[in-house]
Amino acid sequence: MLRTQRRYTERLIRRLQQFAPLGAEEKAAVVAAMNGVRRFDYREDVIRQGNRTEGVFIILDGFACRYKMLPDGRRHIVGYLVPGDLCDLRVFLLKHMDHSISALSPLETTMLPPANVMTLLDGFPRLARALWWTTLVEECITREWIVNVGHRSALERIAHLFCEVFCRLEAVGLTRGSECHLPLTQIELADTVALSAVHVNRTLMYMRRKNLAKFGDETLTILDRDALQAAAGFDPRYLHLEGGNTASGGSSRRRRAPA
Amino acid sequence: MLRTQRRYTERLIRRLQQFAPLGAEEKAAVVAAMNGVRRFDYREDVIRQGNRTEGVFIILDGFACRYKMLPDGRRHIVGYLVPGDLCDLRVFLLKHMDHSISALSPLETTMLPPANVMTLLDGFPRLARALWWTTLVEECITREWIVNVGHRSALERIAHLFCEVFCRLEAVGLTRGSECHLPLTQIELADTVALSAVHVNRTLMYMRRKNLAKFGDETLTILDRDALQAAAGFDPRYLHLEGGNTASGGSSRRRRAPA
DNA sequence: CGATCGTTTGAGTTTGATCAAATGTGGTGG
DNA sequence: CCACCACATTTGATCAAACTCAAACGATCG
Repeated sequence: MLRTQRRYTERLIRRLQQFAPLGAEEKAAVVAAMNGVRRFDYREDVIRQGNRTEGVFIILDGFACRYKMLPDGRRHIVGYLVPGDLCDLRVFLLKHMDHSISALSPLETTMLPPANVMTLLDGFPRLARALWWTTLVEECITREWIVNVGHRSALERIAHLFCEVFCRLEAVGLTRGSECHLPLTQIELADTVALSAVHVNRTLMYMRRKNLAKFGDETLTILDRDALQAAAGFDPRYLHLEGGNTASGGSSRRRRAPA
Repeated sequence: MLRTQRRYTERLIRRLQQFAPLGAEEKAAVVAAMNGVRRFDYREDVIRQGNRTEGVFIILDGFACRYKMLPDGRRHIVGYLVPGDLCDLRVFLLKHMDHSISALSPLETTMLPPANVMTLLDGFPRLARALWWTTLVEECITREWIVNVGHRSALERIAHLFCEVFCRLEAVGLTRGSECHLPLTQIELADTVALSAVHVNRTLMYMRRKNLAKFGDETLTILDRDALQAAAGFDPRYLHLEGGNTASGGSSRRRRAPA
């Protein structure tokens, strides 16, 4: 159990280290603040719109999304949460959630009770800054998504999303070569890029034909990263992963041997 | 000068009090932390994409927007800043700005140097919570904007934006009856709701014909608030202004006599 | 073995974009 | 005062991207 937890925590740590290196003491403090593992099934809601906010939680394994329901019953996914992401360092300042969070795959999370969050933030300034940093990056991503659904074509939207997700997963070591696990259906994709599922399907087929990217079987394969980024108008700077990834390279530190 | 500053500060205070009442000492602390008034002309950039982040600033008077440029030169406005708003309590954690901020009208701002921000946050916990709260609300708005450009029709988009802006201005006392000052051109509107200026124009005319809202001469007039909210599918809860505004009422506390 | 869910394909429709031009409107300078 | 300019708004006509509806196909599962 403890071993498992440590393995999971690694992703969060790795993520935080994108901002600044952490000492052993700080890493230990994070692990200590965690509050057991809680599992969710695919499609289960982690937090539901309108409910009171409880505490901060961290995605250990699996994928989740933030979504909003429209009055007419349609759903819009407004953010993805990938392993290592944490959810709203200060949610407990808001009285209720204005959106829901739901599992896109079997999910393992851990809770940080507000008190523990406070202890972390107060006791470890460097860690605190790293945690705040992740929430800032999330904001940046959210803003980029406005542009994505607002001003980009179907191809650009999907390509841009793929580039982003791939970079984010790279940052926590969840890519293998040009592949990554991405447990989404075309319908869920459609709900996030604000297109119909039919149109998403056609666009995906087009991308495969053009050798840009391949998506199926819960797996995303980037066939030509440069071309895909060009097609998307993708500039990774908004992700603030200082490693860069301007072209084909991985994160600049601790690169794994290619598969 | 001091008197002017105090008058301006009132809007920020009023905004923060939406979260929780503040003591005289806290109010004074905010004023003390401010760093002189800085003015910007219409269309002048306050912060430019790619530049290093400097400190926190507060909108005292006038309107500003966050925007991103696309590779093809088009602009997408991803957020409005209205008087009383403050900009990114922790921007100095990010190395560079991934978007620009520009004045939509003559603008008066004040800077909080990072050191002063820290003093405020450390010395006045209740104030700190109120400040964090405003940044959380901004995040909520950003997420709602994704839904707006993604899943709503032209009419809904504009109607929704109008409802939102009106509520936000109400919260800082900048509405008079069903009117408010809103210095936007139809082109700027188009850039924020991701429609062509032509289509915005047609939609505005439609809204006037249908007696929903009227927009021109830098003035927004809500003709039928209930109908407008219904047309927009607007639910103000995401603004977290506890007063509510579910129907036609203003904020529940300290209501002014109607004009 | 149906049943369910996701993907694929086709045909017709709609929304909003684009292009083009006309119409205010406020400011500037002769 | 008028000519002129820049800019915003309005109107019309055409066009394309993406939607909707409908149906077939293929997995996976109890």
